[in-house]
Amino acid sequence: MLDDRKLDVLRAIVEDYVQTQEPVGSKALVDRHQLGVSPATVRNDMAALEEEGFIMQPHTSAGRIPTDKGYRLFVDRLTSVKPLSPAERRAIATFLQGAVDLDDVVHRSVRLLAQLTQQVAIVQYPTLSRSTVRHVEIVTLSATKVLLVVITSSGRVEQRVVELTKAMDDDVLADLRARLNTAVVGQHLSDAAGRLAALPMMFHQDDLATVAHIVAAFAEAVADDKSGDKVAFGGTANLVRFGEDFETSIQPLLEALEEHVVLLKLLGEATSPSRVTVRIGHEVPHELLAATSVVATGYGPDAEPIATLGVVGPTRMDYPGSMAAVTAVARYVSQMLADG
Amino acid sequence: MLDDRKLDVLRAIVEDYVQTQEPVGSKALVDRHQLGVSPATVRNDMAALEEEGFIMQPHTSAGRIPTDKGYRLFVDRLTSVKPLSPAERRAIATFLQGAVDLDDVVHRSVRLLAQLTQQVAIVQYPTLSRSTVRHVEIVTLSATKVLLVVITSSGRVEQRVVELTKAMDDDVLADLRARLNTAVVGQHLSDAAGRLAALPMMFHQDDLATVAHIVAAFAEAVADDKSGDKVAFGGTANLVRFGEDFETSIQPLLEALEEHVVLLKLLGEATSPSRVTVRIGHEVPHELLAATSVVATGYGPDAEPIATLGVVGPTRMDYPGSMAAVTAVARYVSQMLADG
DNA sequence: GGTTGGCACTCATGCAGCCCGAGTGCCAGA
DNA sequence: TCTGGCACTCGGGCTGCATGAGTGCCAACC
Repeated sequence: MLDDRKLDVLRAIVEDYVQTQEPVGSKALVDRHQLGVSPATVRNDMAALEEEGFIMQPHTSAGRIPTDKGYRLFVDRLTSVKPLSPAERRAIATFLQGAVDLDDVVHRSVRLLAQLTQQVAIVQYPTLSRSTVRHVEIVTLSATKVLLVVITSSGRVEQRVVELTKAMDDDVLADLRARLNTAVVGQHLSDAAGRLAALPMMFHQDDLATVAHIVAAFAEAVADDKSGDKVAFGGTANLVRFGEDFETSIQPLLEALEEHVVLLKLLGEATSPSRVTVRIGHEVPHELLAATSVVATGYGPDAEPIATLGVVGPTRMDYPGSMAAVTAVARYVSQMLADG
Repeated sequence: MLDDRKLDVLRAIVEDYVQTQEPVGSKALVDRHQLGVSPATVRNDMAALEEEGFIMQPHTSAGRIPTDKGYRLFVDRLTSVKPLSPAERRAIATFLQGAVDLDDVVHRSVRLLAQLTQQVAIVQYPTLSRSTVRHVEIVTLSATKVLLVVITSSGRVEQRVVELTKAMDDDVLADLRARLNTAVVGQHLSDAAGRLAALPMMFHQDDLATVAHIVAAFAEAVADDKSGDKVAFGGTANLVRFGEDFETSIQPLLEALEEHVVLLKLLGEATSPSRVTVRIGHEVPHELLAATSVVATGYGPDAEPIATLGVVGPTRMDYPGSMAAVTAVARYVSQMLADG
């Protein structure tokens, strides 16, 4: 049904359309690619491809543009991921090198991805549930107020102000801090809260309620609900590339970007850093983003995905390039996290 | 030269144009406002206003639109700031109430401002230089690596990974932590580094270099350079209101928003929370944003500004409303910071 | 049977010409 | 100083038309 030449024609159509943003006709195709056949033959192939739903005509007297299904086939048929140029690899390394903390890593990654792909970049912070506790600190703010600080292995810092029902001695707090740390350091945050059930019992009757209160605040801070999942994005200026119909395609995307819940849904589940997920047009889990594609992959130290990063752009985007950039950045970020 | 009626006419033009986005003619003006005179009279006034450069005609057979100078006069003549409705005040209070930490406060403020004003909101994090140290923590990561964590009075947490040239005893580190804290807690971050010059001397010869190294990392983390100034923004979807010429007006703004340096320049120096700064069109310190206005004010506990927040939108914007929203949000945020 | 050249057909795009009406400036009169 | 009237301007929308890119189909060719 679809012989090699038809696939070649589809590939050529996708490449030309991505580059020119204009419907591509049979003549232009044979001019720009060495297909070895005449426009008439290409037309026949095009008719077949259209029959199968891989391409379509915006109007009768125009060239063809790929459908979502066409892009899908194109992406699936990509045999090898286009490697980045040495210059690009070097750019990634130097750009990420100077990062001083997690926030910095995330923001630099966003800018880097946006610049490499010329699209909108999204980077999720390491999920709490897949991180381990590195340190817990209790800082006294006033007689009846303390600040609870949790530092995770991935570099995230969560903090909560806790109002105490009654003042506590400094040495009791010090004791609590020590016990908290021995109980949860090294534990996954999803397990940590459970390990603390017995902790209050170890304290004097008078302090029990207050200790329980602090422990509860800790549990709440590291709770594995989605609200703890943070995301950053950037490169919105690249939306020019989306085309001119601002209201129908750009505004919905800008709105989606500001809804963390939607963003997280767009990124999807964290996959292995070596596998990149591509969602095209209607495959994207959001009704208003039907003209949008998402290229994403997981990242994390030790090839263990703890979060996702990727880019989002028009369905008419450079998939090979985006996939290469996304995987490369994910690899570097993973490495940085592994190094601490 | 400019009698009261002419000012009334200018005010009416600004109000109508902000609302309709279309040049306003003399007839429409007298229809929509009780000016008590005929269109012909208004035309004469308009001619005078145009003579003075407060309004202009986009083309000969069109109505008038305000110039930057016209908006400036309009804003300067605002006698009283329009108070927010009780519903809006309640919305602000409840929206900000549930914030758990500084990040949360900042992001909620951004969303709130964006929603209230229907424009792009910008909130600067409390500047390090104007905050004081609340606590310094040293967390051991490995034998030769520690994590330095600085918690400030405003809730910001700065962290740096420090590679040690030689392993250090836990009790030496504990000693260092204690001495660090007594030396800098309560100090302004801008002064803190200076207080540490003598600190390394207190340690054993062998540890001196390493301690100096850690102290240097501390100094670097709280350094008063602009790189430490963080900003958050949101409400970019409201850019629809900007008009349709994406490339000339929206893209430059999106680019500016992603440049922290530019953003900080837009916000300007933190003013007293009770005074709101309005920059109109060419007054904005950025060549490409000549069709943009910024409404900003400072915030901070104890009426002491430690950072700035505001909105940016088209020169054709609802100044009274924006000014009211900005000041109200700044007041609430200030209060939250004061409460801890 | 697959491929090719030819040909008639479709239709978006751009351009020229036209009308319409909102809005103005000016002037004479109240 | 204000007002009504009037001639004038000019952008925007509409129509009609020519253009050309691109197609589908068919007969001929390899």
